[in-house]
Amino acid sequence: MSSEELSKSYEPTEVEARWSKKWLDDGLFRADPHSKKPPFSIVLPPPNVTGSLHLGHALTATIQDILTRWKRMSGFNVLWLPGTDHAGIATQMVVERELMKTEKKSRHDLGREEFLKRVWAWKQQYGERIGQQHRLLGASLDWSRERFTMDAGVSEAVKEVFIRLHKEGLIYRANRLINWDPVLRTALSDLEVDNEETNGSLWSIAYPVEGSTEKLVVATTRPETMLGDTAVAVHPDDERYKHLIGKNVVLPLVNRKIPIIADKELVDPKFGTGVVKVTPAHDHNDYATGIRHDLPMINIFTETAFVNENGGPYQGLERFAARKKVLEDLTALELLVEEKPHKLPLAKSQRSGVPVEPRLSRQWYVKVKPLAERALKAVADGRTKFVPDQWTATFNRWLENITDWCVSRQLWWGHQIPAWFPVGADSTVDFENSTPFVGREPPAEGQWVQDPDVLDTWFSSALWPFSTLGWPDASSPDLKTWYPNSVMETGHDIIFFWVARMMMMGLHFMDDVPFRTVYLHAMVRDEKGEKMSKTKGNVIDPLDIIQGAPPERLPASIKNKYPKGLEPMGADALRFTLAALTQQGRDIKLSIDRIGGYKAFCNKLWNATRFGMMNLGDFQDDGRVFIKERALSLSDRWILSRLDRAVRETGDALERYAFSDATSTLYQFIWGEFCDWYIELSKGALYGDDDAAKTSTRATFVFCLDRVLRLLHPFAPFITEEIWQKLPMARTVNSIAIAEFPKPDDRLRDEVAEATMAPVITAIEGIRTVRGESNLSPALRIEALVQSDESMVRETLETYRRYVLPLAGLSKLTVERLGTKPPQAAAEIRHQMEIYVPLAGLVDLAEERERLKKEIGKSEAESAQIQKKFENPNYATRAPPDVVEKDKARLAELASRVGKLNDNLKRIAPVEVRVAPPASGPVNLVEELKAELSEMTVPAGEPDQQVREALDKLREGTKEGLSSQDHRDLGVAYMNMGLVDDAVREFNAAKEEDEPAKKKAPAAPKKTAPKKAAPKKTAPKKAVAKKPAPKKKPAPKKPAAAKKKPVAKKPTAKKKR
RNA sequence: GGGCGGAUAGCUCAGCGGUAGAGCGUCGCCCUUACACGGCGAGGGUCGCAGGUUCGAAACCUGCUCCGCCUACCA
Repeated sequence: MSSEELSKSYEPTEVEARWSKKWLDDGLFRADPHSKKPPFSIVLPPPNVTGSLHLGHALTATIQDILTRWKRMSGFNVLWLPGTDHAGIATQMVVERELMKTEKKSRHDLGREEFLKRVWAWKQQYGERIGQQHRLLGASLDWSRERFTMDAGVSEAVKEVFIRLHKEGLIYRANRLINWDPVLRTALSDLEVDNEETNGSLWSIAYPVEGSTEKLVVATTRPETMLGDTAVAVHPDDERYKHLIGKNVVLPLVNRKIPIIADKELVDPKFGTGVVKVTPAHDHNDYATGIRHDLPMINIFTETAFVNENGGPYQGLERFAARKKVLEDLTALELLVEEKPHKLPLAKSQRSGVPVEPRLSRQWYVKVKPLAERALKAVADGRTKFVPDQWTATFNRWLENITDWCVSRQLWWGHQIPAWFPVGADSTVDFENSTPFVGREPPAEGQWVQDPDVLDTWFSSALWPFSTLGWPDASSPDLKTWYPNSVMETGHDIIFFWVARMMMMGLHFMDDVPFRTVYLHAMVRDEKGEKMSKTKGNVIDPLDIIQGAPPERLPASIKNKYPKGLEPMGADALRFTLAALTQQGRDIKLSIDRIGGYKAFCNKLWNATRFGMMNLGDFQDDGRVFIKERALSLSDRWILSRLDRAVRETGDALERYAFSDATSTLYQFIWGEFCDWYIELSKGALYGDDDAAKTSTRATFVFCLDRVLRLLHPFAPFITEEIWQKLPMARTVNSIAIAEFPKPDDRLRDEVAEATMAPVITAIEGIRTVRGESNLSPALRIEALVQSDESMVRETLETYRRYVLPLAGLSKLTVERLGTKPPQAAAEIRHQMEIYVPLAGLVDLAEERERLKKEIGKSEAESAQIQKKFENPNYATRAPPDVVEKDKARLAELASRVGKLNDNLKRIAPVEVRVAPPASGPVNLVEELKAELSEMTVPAGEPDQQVREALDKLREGTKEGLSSQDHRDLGVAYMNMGLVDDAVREFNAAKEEDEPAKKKAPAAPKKTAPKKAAPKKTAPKKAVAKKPAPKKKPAPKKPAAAKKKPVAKKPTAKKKR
C-alpha cells in the first residue's frame, strides 16, 4: 500500500467495470449444492426479459445482494439465482407494436409460428441488457444457473403442474363471465384489471310495461348494454313496484319482452330509481343475478367490442358509438328521462388501458380455495413470515376471499396449454363444446390439435422457487439443497400476483413453503413522491445514475434540475442510497442529491485510504500478532472499541432487515469516528518519530479499515473490494466478497479507553465551539485554560495534551483546578470542566457576552422545564427513582453551569460597568446584567460610592471582613482601573466566599428561577445539594454510554447525510 | 364502502412512555500537506387538531382533518 498512488478522488466507473468482470471470471458466486455449509437461497424476481431495469429493480437487486453477500461472507452456502420472465402480454404487445411500426403488419399477417420466431429474436436481442445491468449494479448472482420462464426445464414444470392439477380436479374449464380486453383480445384475471374512478353519467331510461301505460324507469351508466338486457329488477319490498313483479316490460329499441323480477341483492331501492336493468352477459352483478334467476344471457359484442348480430340495427357499431346512437334513439322516442353526472369505477385493462368488456367465455380456471387454505395455515403457523409483518393481514385477507383464477390467455407468446381438442370429421375443431384431453402429448388415436391459448404469465412465475431448481426432478441436488428458499424479496405490489401464488404452488407440489421469510419493499418514487412511469417521463435508468448521463438522455423533470446532466455516481453510491432509504411500509422517494451525498461518502472513504497509503510506510500486517497484543495508544484502543460497537450494530441491523440502520451505523462510524477523530488523533504518532507508536497506529489503522470494509462490502461492493486489495496485510482469500463478515469481539471492547477519551473529546469540542463562535481563524493558534475539580479529568487532559493541542488548534494548554479565571476570556462550561480562551485583542467581547447570555438562557429554560416536574408532588413519589435521580443531577449540573456562565459574563463585563446595588439576598445576575445594559452611561474610571467604600476599607487594611459582594465590587473597580490581575484575584476571592454557602443550599436554583414559590423548590434543592458529591465522580463514562452519541455528549453525530 | 400506511427542523426521514434526533439544505470562519465530493462551528421544531390515560405523552387510547396506497358489484 505504500508505493502505489491513489487518485485524489474516487472514480467509480473504471473500478466498477474492472471488478464486475473479475468476479464473474473468477466464478465467485457460483453455488455448490454439495457444500457442507448451511444453505441460503434467494431467487431473483424475474424481470420482463425484453424490458430494462428501472430503479425499482435496482432496489430489489440491492437488497438481495446485501443479504446475499452478507450471508456468503458469514459462511453460508449461498445461491442467488437470476432469471427473466417471458411476460406474455407485455412482450407480445411490444413486438406487435414494433412489427406494425417497421413492417406495417399485424401478428395475424405473419401467423403464429413466424410471429413467435420474431418474439424469440427480440428476446435474444434485449435479454442481455438485464444481465448487464445487474452486473453493473454489483449483483452477486450465480449466472451459471440463470433461467428463463420459457426454458425447456421451466416449461416442463409448467406442463407437469397443469396436468397434475387437472388430474386432481383443481384445474377445470368453464364458460363464465370474464374480464375481456377488447384491444388485446384476451381474457384477463381479476388482478389485471384496475378500477379507476371516472366521471361518467347516470342515465334514466323509461321501459314501457307490457299491457299497461305504466313505464319503469331504470338507471344505468351503460345504456348501450340494454340491447342485451334480459330482465328488469326491483327490490321485493319496494312498494312502488311490488305490483309489477312478474309482469314484463318491452325493451325499447329492440322490442323484446323481458320479465320484471324481484332481487334484493342486486337492487338498492334507495339508489337511482330503484329499478335495475339486468344484462347478464355484460356485467358481473347482472351475471350473478342471471344465474340466480336463470335468465337468458345475450352477448351483444364481438371480440373487439363492436355490436354483433344480437344488436339488431346497431350491429357493427363500436361500443361507444353504439352508446351514442342508443341515446339518440331513446331521446327521439322520448324514453330518455334524465342524464346526470355520476362518478363510477371504471374497470380498465392494466395492459392496454382500455375499459374491460365483461364477456361470456370458456376459459381454464384454477380452483384455488384448497390451495389458499394451506397457504393461510402455513403463515398462521409461522412457517413463512412477512417482513414487515403488517403484510400478513393483507395476504390473509386476499386469500380468505379468493375466487378461482382464470389462467388461460388468448395470446401467442407464452406456455401453450397442454390440452388437446379432437378434430372433427369435417376437419373443424369445436373448442367450445368438445371435451379436451389434457396431457403432454395428444392421444395416439385420432386427430388432435393443441389448445391455441397460453397460460397466464404468473402461472409459470408461481413455480419459480422450485422450477428453477430442477423440479419436477425430485432428485435434483439444487432442489434438495436450496428449497425452501430462505428469503423471498420483492415489491409489495405483487404480493397477490406472485407471492401468494408461489405459496400455494410451493405447498402443493413441494409439500413445504417456498420460502421462510418474505421481505416486501416499498415502491421507488421520484423526489416528489410520484410514481415513476414512462408516461410521466420521470423514469431514470439506473445506469444513467451509476455511469452518469448527458442531459439529453434524461427525462424532462430531471433535466430541469440538472441541466448539465448527471455526474457518474457509481453503483456503490446508488446502492447505499437505496439501502438507506429503505424503511418499513413507506414509499421511497429517491433524490439525486441524496445519492450525491453518498458519493461523497465513498470519496471520503477513498481519501481515508489515501491518507493511509501515504503514512503506512513499509508496514505489512502478517496477521501473527493480534491487534490487542500490540502496545496501543489510547486512540488506538478507543477506535477499536468503537469499531466493535459498529460491528455489533451492523450485524444486528441486518438480522432485523433494518438496512437503513445498518447504513447509518456504517456512515457514522466511518465518517464521524474513524475519519473525523481517529485519523486526526493518529497523525501525531504517524508524523512523529516514535517508531513503536507509529507501528501500533499503522496496525490499528489497517485492522480497522479491513474490518470496516468487510462490514461495508455488502452495501458497497466495488469500492470496498478495490480498497481492500490495497491493504498491506496477509489475506486468506483473494476477494473481499468471500472474506469473513466481521463478528463482534469482546476483546476489542475497552470501556476504560472510551471513558478516557470522553474528556479529551469534550475539551476539544468545547474549545472548537469557542473558536467557531468567536469567528477565530482555524489557522490561528490560541491558548486555552481548562479547569476541573475532577482529578481524573485533569490527569487525562495533561496526559493527552498531545491530542488536544493539534485538534483544538492550541499553542498552549493549561490544566488546573477550579480557581482563578483569566480576564477577558471566552468561557465554555462542559461536563466536569470549564474551558477558558483569553480573547483580549482577538475578538470583540460584546459578542462573547451575547453568546454567554444565550447559553444562560438555554440552560435556564431547560432547568425551568425540569423544575416544573418537581412542582408536581406526585412526580418524586411515583416516578421511578432512577428517573428522578437523573433529573436531580441534571438540575444540579444546570444550576452550576448557569452560575459559572454568569460568573464569566460578569468577568468580561464591559468596562463601563454599573456596579451591583447592595443586596441582602442572593444576587440576580441576569437582572443585574439587564440593568447594566440599559445603563451603560456610567463613566469609566469613576467608581461609585460602593466601590469607593470598599477601596477605603482595603486601604485601611480591613480587607479581612470583606463579603463576597465586596470582593466582586473590588474586582470591578480594579477592572475599571485596568488592574486585571488584581481584579481576577478579587473575583476569585468572591467565589471562595460563596463556596461554603453553596454546599449547604445551592444558590443556583434561586438564581435561575427566582419566581418559583418557596415550598416547591425544596425537593430539587436537596437534590442539588446532594448531587455534586463524590458519587458522580467515577462516571466519566456517561457520555460514552449514551447509545446514539458514540463519541461524547454531542460528538460527531452531525455528519452529512 | 372496507382495509392499511402517513402527518416530527426549509426538505427527506429516525425516534414510538422519561432532557426533541440524523442527513441534505441554510448561516459563519477556513483552500490546516487524505479529502472543498473537504474541515470546524452555529442557527432551526408549541412533534396535524381536539379530548383522554399517566407523576410524565411526539410516543398509548378515542374522535376529527388532510395526504397516499390497496381493495370493493351501488346500477
